[in-house]
Amino acid sequence: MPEPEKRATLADQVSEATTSRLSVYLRCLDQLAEAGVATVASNTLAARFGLNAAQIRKDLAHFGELGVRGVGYDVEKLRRHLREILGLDRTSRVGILGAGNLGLALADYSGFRDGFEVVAIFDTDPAKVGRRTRRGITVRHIYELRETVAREGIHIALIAVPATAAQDVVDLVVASGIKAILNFAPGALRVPPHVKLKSVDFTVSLETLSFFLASDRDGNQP
Amino acid sequence: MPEPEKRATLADQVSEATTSRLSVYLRCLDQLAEAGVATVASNTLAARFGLNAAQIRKDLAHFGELGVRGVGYDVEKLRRHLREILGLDRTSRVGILGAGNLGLALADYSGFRDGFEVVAIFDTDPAKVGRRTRRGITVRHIYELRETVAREGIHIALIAVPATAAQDVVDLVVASGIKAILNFAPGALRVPPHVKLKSVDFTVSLETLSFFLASDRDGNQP
DNA sequence: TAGATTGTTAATCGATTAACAATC
DNA sequence: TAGATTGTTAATCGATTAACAATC
Repeated sequence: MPEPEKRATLADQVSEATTSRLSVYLRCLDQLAEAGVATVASNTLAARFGLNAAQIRKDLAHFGELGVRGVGYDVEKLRRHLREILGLDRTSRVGILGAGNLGLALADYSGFRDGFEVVAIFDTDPAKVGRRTRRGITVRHIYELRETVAREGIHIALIAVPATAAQDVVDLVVASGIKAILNFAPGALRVPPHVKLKSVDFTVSLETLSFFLASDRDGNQP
Repeated sequence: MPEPEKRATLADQVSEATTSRLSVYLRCLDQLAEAGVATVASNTLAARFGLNAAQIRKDLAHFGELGVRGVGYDVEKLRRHLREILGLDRTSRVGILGAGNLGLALADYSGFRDGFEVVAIFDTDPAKVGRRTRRGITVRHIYELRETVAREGIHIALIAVPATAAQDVVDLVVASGIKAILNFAPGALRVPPHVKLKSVDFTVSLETLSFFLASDRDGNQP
């Protein structure tokens, strides 16, 4: 079947750097709301959280006139806007691939925003299939993936399998119709262009730290 | 006591972007070595792994003349060099803060390179202190942090506590003398300038995915 | 109206990529 | 020597920051 004609979406016009800052802004605003602040200027926000005021204004301006000149941004209104922009006003249903330590940790993770709900977890190990997480989600065999994705309306897959299995699992995830993947396995993965893949590779981050320790230790020019 | 005079280290001259690519290059070279390839040109490496040849050469050139003109890079020699540059020729001893799902997942994680060894895990929950991970590491109370860091020679801390506790825990970690921190908790953390902090905030990544799903769904200009 | 702060345009900065002289 | 490929300089690109006109 032919891909539907791809319209120009907001996501095409907004850089990845901007997008991830939107999440950060929302978290800052949550704190301000908690503290009872009603209105905030980009300057204040920047000073308070170590950001750049011009960047905040530019990032937000992508999405319309969200502030009021001479006044600033209404905290509650901006929070609502950001939640809507980030798609947090609807619940994204999440499936986890891999019921090892990491997969189970993610399934029980309590730090997810409203807007995300873990609804399924998959593995291939017969010893794991059928078990339940602490939250009461039953581990399914990955051969039930396609059907479960359709039935449960899963939007996002979290890849928590060993690096050696990751590409195969991602291929199955893509085949099941999922269009957004967050990968925790180290190494590069290939996905078709209509699928959005983000990777959080902490092994690379760890080796970056190791580099800093090493060059600190030696502390000399090349 | 006064901080020792800070010399200009390699880390000051090399961008973070370059540093994390070094890890990626090493992984690619591991694959080539596995496949029995002895020598590789930047062009070949780039084509094979979807990288840019000029960037590879520039990144590597920071660390001396690692290749041979007209020939390319000796795979084994470059691997050794990269391991040394990244500090993977010595073992970095790792302590984990937080013995919840994520902390235990990290403690049992099998994907760490040689060069990293998890030697301790800490929590404040009396119900957790004294238990052992599958790998046999005993969970210690965080009030033993300082002493354990000194005794075990811990170089790197992984923060796997809830966001609300993260800043307090990081302060203790810094006070214990650790200079490299990898943070898994969402939100910004403050550390003194001599400490290197990296954060892998998967909640921001997840919200970025949510944004793409949302703008895909709507698919219209602002 | 005067003061404040936005949205936006222009200037700066840094990182990526291309080009090429050096050299194996 | 001729061909290949590096290390490095120059050109391009994009992102960040500064400046300011619009406007509340």
